[in-house]
Amino acid sequence: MKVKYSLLHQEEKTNARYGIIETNYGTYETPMFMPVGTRATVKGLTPEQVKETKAGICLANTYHLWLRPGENIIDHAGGLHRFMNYDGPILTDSGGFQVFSLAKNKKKDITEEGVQFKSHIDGQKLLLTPEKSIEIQNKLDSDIAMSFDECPPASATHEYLKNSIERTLRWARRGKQVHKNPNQSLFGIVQGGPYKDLRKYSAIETVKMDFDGYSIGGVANDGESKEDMYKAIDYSIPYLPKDKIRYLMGVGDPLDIIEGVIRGVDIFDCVLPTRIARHGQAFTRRGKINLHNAKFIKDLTPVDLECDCYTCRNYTKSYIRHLITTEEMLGGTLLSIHNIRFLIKLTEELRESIKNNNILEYRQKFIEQYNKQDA
RNA sequence: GCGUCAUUGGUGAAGUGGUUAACACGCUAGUUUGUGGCACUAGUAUGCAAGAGUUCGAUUCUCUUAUGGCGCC
Repeated sequence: MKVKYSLLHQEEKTNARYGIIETNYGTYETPMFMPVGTRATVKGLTPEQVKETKAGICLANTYHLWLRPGENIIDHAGGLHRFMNYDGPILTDSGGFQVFSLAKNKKKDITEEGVQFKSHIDGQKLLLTPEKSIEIQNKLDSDIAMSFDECPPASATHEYLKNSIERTLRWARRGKQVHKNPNQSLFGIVQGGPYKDLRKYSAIETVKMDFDGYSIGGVANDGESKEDMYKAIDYSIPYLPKDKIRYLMGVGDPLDIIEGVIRGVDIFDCVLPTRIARHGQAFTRRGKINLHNAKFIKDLTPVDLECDCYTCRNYTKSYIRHLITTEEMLGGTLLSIHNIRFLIKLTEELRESIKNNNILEYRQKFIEQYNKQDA
């Protein structure tokens, strides 16, 4: 079946909303945060550990799995869920973002047909088209597939973006035409940078195609300001249907998640919690901390006193600092568990604040505490 | 006891009679937003064993002392 979103409560003073999303692998409350498992694994975590963070949907990536091991191998295994032993819902990104992120310093050729660029693995020339992306995602058998879009850099001009979103709309149409998997939903992506007219146009035209859900893309890219990100959301949301899920792509800074929820976003994904974990950093109620710091060497308290995750229930900063400085694998795992749980717990609390119609007060309290740092 | 070679930061070390003593590791701090996992950025010896001398100027030359390696009695 396709995913189904039900709006259960609209917060009184903001656009924030509480709802549920029904999937082939269970029903989950929104707003929610989705951990990223690009190469069919949330780096460093077993599926059981992912589940224990109370994560619902988990991401995987079309581009990466296309190159290795190849969609046919995953098809042969019976689809992504069986392949990676994850029995929760899976969303696959289309590869559109990789065209942007992997080709930063390399040649890429964006044409009407698709994008031609070189493999980051062996340099061979590759052509990814909207049809190809959807076909791969069909075979991966994820629960939600994403349209193949162009994700332009933050520095893109209004003129460039205008042409880019026109092409992305044509790509979306082409992808939708070849999408055949009845058990898989397909989401459209709104682009347009921080520009009101472009976001409006992109949103209206994308919605006309009647996707199963809508995402706001092209945010949080290389040095984009927070103001521009919030504009991108504010200018897109009014044109998205209330009965469909809204997905803000690539956002995972705690403060940005709060701002996104207040503006009407339902789901988020981000590599931040797992990436910073591997580099020794952790989100806490008192701001982000770096476990490399010498001040933690004898600290026998948990990473975050107010956290209920496996890591915080069982380990001290002193021990995790030791694991991080000695580059032991377990360090990255324990911090990833914590950071993912931190964001998921944040969304749990946001859901409560929506139901209580006091999300603005919640935001104020959170920010006050988050900015205290050190304590 | 005699001879000989050494002694540079937390570590391994490069180097020169003349502005800021290379590099690496470590350490310290920071960055990371639809992941090219284990990366990147910045800082980190007011001093070259100690003392004296030569010199306009010495970590670099000379002497003494200390410590260590090797060889000989």
